[in-house]
Amino acid sequence: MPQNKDFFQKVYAVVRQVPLGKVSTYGAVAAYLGSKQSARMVGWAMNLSHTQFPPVPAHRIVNGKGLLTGKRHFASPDLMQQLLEAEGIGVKHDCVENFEAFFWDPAKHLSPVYNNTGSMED
DNA sequence: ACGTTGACCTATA
DNA sequence: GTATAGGCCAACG
Repeated sequence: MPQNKDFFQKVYAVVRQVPLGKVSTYGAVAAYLGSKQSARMVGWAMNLSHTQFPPVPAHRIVNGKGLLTGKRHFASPDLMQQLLEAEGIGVKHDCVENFEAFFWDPAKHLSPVYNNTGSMED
């Protein structure tokens, strides 16, 4: 099975499953998909997220330190923080306050292994 | 087509 | 604690 392409789709899927008012990390999603070392690919997926549809809430994805590293890739550098604050997440100096409290781990809330929710392959 | 870059993370020195 | 290295793989120049 072509995991390479599914990886991106899975990333988008997981990110979309992130509850509102919560945040996740690249490593968490990557690890959830089975390869925490592919965290960079998650970032790449986010980079292309603007080309994907439906849109991916990339603003809920921050780095392992809760830092809004990707804010500069949004339409506006402050857009990411704005969205997070709009969801009730305190952001200061591009850092998520109480990040661990808002941290949403897919491996803890979603299935141990991402079963294609739609089973579209079959 | 090859080389570099990239919204990262972990480990070692 | 900071600095450097390694790893993943797709997109861009």
